[in-house]
Amino acid sequence: MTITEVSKKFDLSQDTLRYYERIGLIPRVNRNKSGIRDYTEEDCKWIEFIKCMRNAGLQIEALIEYVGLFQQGDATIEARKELLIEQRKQLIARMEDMQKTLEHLNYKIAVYEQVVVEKEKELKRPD
Amino acid sequence: MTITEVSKKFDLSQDTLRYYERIGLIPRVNRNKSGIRDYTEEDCKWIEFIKCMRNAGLQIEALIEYVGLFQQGDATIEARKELLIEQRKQLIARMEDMQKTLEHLNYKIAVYEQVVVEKEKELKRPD
DNA sequence: ATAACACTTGGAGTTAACTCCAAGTCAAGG
DNA sequence: CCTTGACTTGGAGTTAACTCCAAGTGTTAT
Repeated sequence: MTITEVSKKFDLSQDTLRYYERIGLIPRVNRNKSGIRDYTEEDCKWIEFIKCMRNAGLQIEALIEYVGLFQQGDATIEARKELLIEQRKQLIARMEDMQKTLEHLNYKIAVYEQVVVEKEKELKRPD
Repeated sequence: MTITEVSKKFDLSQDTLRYYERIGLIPRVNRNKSGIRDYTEEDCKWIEFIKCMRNAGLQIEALIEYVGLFQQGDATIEARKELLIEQRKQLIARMEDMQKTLEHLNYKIAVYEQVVVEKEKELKRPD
């Protein structure tokens, strides 16, 4: 797969794909005889994984570390597991914050609804 | 309340508090006779609200708009409600993304658990 | 009354995560 | 053979959201 295809497939700019590779967020992609990136299925899996994690707000730093550990082989399995558990913990904390905010927003919106209703009543009242 | 007290109360740096005021993310805080900020209860409510919204990832831009509408009075009630509804929509979308990522993480961690267990079994096996 | 300290302002600097750019290479079509 | 267009690289520029800084002023303790 070319970078153009992958870019469309995952809705990530070509620049972002090259950037991710440059900083080690995805393993190095193979080039064909003329030096052009040729993404494998495996590469796509990585991109999908990284995109999913980034969408949820995981820091690039942590993901780079994960990819690095992965490339060092089986000896790092425990470390990778721990890393994911830590990221999950942080993710859950953020989700809880967001849940609180959502409730706050719901409340505020309900209050505004009420105010709007009151105003409408007032408009209909004969003076 | 002084900026030091407010800073401690909400765990926001003094710089951040001044920055928020400068860009209109909170209404202007009154100064005492010697020009020093004196935060009211109302100011604190704003800071709490803004902090909650920022924690959940709402953009400063949107919150500035909200504060601006608020300061224009009752005529903007409908607009404020719409703004909050839009922000809530975006918040829910982000939470859904995060939920997906959480499930993905749970799955991956479970796989690693399994691998670790297998490895341990192997170690205990007599060669 | 003077040193120490908290505060003020406007503006510059920082960080994460892209995003853009210039200069160069290469394969394919006319 | 020459142009076109997609690709390459390393490096510079951008954006959001702070964070820091310098120069100045007012209050407090000795």
